[in-house]
Amino acid sequence: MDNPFLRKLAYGTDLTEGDRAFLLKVSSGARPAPSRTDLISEGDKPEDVHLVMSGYACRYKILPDGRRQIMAIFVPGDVCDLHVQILGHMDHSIGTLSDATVVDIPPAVIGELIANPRINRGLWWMTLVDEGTLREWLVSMGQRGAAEQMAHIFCELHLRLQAVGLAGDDSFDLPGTQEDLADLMGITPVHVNRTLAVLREKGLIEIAGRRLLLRDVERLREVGGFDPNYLHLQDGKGHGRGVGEARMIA
Amino acid sequence: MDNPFLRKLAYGTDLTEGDRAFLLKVSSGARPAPSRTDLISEGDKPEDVHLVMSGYACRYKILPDGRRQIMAIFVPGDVCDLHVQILGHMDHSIGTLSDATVVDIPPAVIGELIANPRINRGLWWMTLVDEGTLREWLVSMGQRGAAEQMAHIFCELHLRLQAVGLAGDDSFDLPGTQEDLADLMGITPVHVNRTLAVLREKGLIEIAGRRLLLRDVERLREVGGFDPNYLHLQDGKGHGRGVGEARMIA
DNA sequence: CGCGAGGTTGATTTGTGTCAATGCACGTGG
DNA sequence: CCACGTGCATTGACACAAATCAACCTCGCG
Repeated sequence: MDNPFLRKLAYGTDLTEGDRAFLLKVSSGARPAPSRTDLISEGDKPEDVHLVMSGYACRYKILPDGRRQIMAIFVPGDVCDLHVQILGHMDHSIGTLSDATVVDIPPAVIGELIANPRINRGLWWMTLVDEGTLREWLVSMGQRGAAEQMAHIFCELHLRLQAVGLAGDDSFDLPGTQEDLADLMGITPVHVNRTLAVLREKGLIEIAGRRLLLRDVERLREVGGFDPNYLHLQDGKGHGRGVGEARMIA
Repeated sequence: MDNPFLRKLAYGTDLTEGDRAFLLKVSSGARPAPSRTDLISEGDKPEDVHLVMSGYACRYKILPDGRRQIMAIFVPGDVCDLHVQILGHMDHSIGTLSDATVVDIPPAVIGELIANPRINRGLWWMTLVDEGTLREWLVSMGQRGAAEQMAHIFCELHLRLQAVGLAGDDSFDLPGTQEDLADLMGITPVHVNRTLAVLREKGLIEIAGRRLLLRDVERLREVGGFDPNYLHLQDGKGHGRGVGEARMIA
């Protein structure tokens, strides 16, 4: 089962064979999206929902003076903007960081997906995890120094990519350039470079082209103060109390 | 109509008289919550949803070494954690910043609320605006200097409080102390103080006790690069395309 | 072969953190 | 009613992390 969408969803819900078949159909027919293109831009009216099937994308905002802040990284299996149809316009953009393939899911299909209680629960879980991730990034930007923050991001990406089978035990492909990393961390490209050097000198990471090697995951987590809690990869299914199965649909 | 919950919801949806009556009933019977107490703590199983009816609260996380990051400010009318029941445990805490009154909404009532399509739409709108706000904060922390960030926050709070009738044309009550502001902005209390002084010297603000006076809202917005876009106070109702009214419920 | 995007490194400046002392208002108890 | 304590705000001197500016390097590719 190499479908990242199915794989990810399965962390948040239990799926039947029928669900799986349906999801496979929905997530088939991905189109290629070249590197550095917008899937949707600030100000646009939200239409289709985007599902990344390969490559990397990101959510970002550009300030009037040209500064860019990346607010989320999307890896294969991630849904970009499930619920924004409620708002009249996008208050940010979503674009690719590498060559990617994406599925454009029309509103009608979204309707079918959330009409299925198990799938709906999974989508909810994904949404809440995205929110938790955003919060954790805020903590990183507010409280952690550059090296800590970088270590934290690397740990997070490692885990998220492993969850969809796209990372080795100790390595994965970096999303984008050092400049992208800079806009993501809220620091300068120059400082990204120096911070990478620090982690390398400490024996925590190594870089071979686009590939990041984690030489010591344990110590990297310590440095970043990384607690995988917020990714909720353990407790997604059924442990939550809540509004009851019948109402969970709504 | 001085019910902040109703007032806020009305920005995101159209309500019937019946809806209003129901919402009034739900949001009645608020209990007092003293300053500096948690409504729910990290690690807890989510139970009731919290609705702030007066005073200020915040979403925050404490790091192992004691640093605190505030990730959201809740003003009257805000719902704190509408959907977390899906997750098994809280990955952050929510606590008051001042004496406040809150309504604890049990899961069953939440179910009734989201069973009503108009109310459901309003709650969705609130959720999406919260997310947008969180993203904007990330931009602030990543890209804006202390003075810009502070100006931005003040503009945001001013608008959000005006929306529920709790701010004057040019003033509102600050949430918490300078230390709270520091944990919110990701800087030191000392630096908060100095930054306040800068804004004061520029003739942009004035402080009288807990009360913040905006001496020049226009220039304050320029300094902060504030664009109220992300609060979606204009385009909440009906402009959004989407999954269709019937499906919007789900 | 030469060009350009991305990466690397150094010198210097600037913003923010740190540490520490002082001030101020308020509430409490003697 | 005053003395004191406590929490918060303010100010100064200094340290440090990150930004800035600028040069140079390296590789893949046309």
